[in-house]
Amino acid sequence: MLSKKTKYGLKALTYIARSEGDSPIQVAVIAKSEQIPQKFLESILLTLRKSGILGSKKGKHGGYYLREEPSEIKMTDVMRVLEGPIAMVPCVSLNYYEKCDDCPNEHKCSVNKLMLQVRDSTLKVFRNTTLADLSNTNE
Amino acid sequence: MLSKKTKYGLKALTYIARSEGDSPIQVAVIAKSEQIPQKFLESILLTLRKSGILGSKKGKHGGYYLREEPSEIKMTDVMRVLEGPIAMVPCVSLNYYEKCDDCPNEHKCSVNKLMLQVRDSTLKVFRNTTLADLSNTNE
DNA sequence: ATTATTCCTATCGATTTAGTAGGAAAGACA
DNA sequence: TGTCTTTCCTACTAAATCGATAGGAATAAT
Repeated sequence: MLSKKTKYGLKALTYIARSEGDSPIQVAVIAKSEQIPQKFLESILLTLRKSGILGSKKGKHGGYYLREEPSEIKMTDVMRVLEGPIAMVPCVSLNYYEKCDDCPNEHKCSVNKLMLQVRDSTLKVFRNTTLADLSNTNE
Repeated sequence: MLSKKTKYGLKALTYIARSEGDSPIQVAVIAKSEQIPQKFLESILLTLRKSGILGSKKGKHGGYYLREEPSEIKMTDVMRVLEGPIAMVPCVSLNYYEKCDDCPNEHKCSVNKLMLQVRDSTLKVFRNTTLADLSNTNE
């Protein structure tokens, strides 16, 4: 299951991408429009900022803005920040690889074999999708 | 993340498929060979039996066996039993569809759009993979 | 100063995960 | 019949994760 955190994060990013003016968007505005608990959203946007996807401005007229064009923001990056590793099992993870304690031979492991395929196909989707694709209303 | 339950379940099914003799395989044997806590494995195999993937025989010389040929057992079915819905979000689930409370228009929802693609690509993998593929050591 | 906003830390209740415990029920075999 | 073996079932538990909430510090605009 997708966590609420990721769901809210994606919706917020989409909202910001669609609002593309010059001024930053405030958490309260997004929270209200997308029906997301504001305090929760605050912490999510903070994570996105720390990861470099969002920028922020404090104080009056502050808020969050995208650091790159929506078409440059790949879902691989967004998903890794929000949801963690894309692989369902550490032994097939590109960025967080870890050997299984039990598994004596990874290449003979049925779970490894299957999950490798799943990872590859999911990765293909995330690599080919940008925030611009998500924000595009028509389609 | 893949649950241990699913991981163990897949390993056990693979073990049984590879052992294809005429006599059922006992939980204790699988547990020892695959390093799975026996009581936990018991409950997993029970689930698989209730779902119709495995058959069982009680008492001495009892154990579990496959109800169909490994090449007939599709990962879509196995994964749904062990891990639950394949979709990461109920609003794109084929078997467990549910509308989001918040989402006024599903077709304009960025999360929906993305997760639909992920579901389709994952589904393609599971539909094209059978237990026979997993048990095949060479490849 | 005042007000608006992000930033940070801590806490909390509910749910899920990964088991464990104990024994009932059924079947094999002597 | 009695014993042993195996699945079957229910209930419990410790730990982790999730989805928040609370309260206020820091910063910026006016």
